[in-house]
Amino acid sequence: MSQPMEIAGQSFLPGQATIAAPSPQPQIPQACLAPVDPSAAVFASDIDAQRQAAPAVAAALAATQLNHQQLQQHVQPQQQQLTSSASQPVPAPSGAPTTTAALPITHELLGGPLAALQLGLGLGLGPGPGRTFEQGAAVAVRGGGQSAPYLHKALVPAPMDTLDPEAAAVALTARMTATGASVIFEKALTASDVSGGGRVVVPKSVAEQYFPRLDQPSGVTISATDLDGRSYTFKWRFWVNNSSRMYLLEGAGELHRNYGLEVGDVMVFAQKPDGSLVVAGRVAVKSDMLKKTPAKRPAAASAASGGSSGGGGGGGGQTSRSRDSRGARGPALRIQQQPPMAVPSAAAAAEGAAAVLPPPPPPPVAAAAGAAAGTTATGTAAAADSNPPSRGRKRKTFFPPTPNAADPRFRAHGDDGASMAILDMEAPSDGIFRAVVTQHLVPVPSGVTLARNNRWTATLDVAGETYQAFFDTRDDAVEALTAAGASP
DNA sequence: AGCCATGCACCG
DNA sequence: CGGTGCATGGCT
Repeated sequence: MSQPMEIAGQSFLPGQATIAAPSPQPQIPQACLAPVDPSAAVFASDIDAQRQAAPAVAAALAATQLNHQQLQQHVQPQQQQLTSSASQPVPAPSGAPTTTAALPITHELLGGPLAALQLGLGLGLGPGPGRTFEQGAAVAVRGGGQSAPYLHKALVPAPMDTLDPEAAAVALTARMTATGASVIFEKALTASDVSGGGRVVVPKSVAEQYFPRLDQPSGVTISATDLDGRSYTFKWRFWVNNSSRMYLLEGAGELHRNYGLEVGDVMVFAQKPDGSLVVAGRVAVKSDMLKKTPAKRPAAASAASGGSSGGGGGGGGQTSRSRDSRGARGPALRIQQQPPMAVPSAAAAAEGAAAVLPPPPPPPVAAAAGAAAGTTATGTAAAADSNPPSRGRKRKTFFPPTPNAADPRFRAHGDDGASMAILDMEAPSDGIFRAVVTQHLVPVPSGVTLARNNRWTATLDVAGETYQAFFDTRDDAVEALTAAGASP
């Protein structure tokens, strides 16, 4: 494998790490460059760093074995912009407060050429101070018979108005993923979610799977941040309905305003490895409507409200809470594993205690047992294996699946969430190294560790930049790391 | 049979 | 009178 290979029309020789073909100047309308997102700047610098001092990447490239045709197909169209932007000197952010990361974009992740072109766009809905574009890139290690890494870039300036909702949706997810957050679920806002003064109903299954366990109806306070660094404080609580619970996230009004969310639009919830909650919003897209229309005909029949029922009646007296909250799903996957993260439960139970962090995400490990995914939703996120039906032979997945309505993993759930969709893209064990750029953390040394969700994490340090990829097995992680030139 | 969107009574 | 908790009823 020492012959030159071609990527996006450019030849590469083993050992050469080149990211973008030097070519004519970009045709990016200056207008689009104006509001440069700090994260984009950070990213740009990453590119230079990689380009110059990324032996690991170079090595990876050398071993690359990719589908030229496919790559070209997707990358070519963006080459111009990619090139230009990548080389465009962007001042490194000095005091950028928030954590940012390069967009881990690969053509597979994108819906297609078009989507690829637009992906990376900073999402900015409504009046929100949106950015106009963002740049992203990813170093991916690809394996097959022999793990062969390849360097790929994706960067895409594009006017917001031309960004189609679908691409925007994907872009948003990608951005969240880029920050290390895993999308937990998305909620298509209903009339009451919007009008109810930021009182958003959260599907029970999701609530009990990803949010702090509640012991009292009064709930707890949880904080979150969006991709722009804005922070929010919500009240996480529940109502006793019938003999069950109805979960509410109160105080989302501000977020709705920031993103200009209206009925039908989607509120996205993600969680970072440290358990912190990340939220965002985006306009509705087709796939969101594939399910049910959030709008439901209110039966004119006003509630006969036969019972004044003594108003508040028992009030919260109930406390009917039965810790069985998990019974629903099949067997609580054996999660005994205790990730090296924040401790879960704990006394967070304390009501007003202003608990802040949601418990660590549950380990949506492949439901090998295939417990029929009992209850839809729940089963979903957890059961949906991160890979297509893997037959005995473990199957490495090197590319994240393309979010597509036809794919069950990206489909909204029937009974669980009418118009809600749960994405099973969290921390994909796809073997793709994603940049983890932090402002406060020092580069993490390369290595392989067992991360949450029973996934093996390969951490790669490239010129001070940290990249991580998840694998199903340790061997895969080690293999990838080795292939990238690092030592496990 | 459960879930959830919403109307509405009640509380402050 | 607005916000909040609850109960009802439409919908899987």
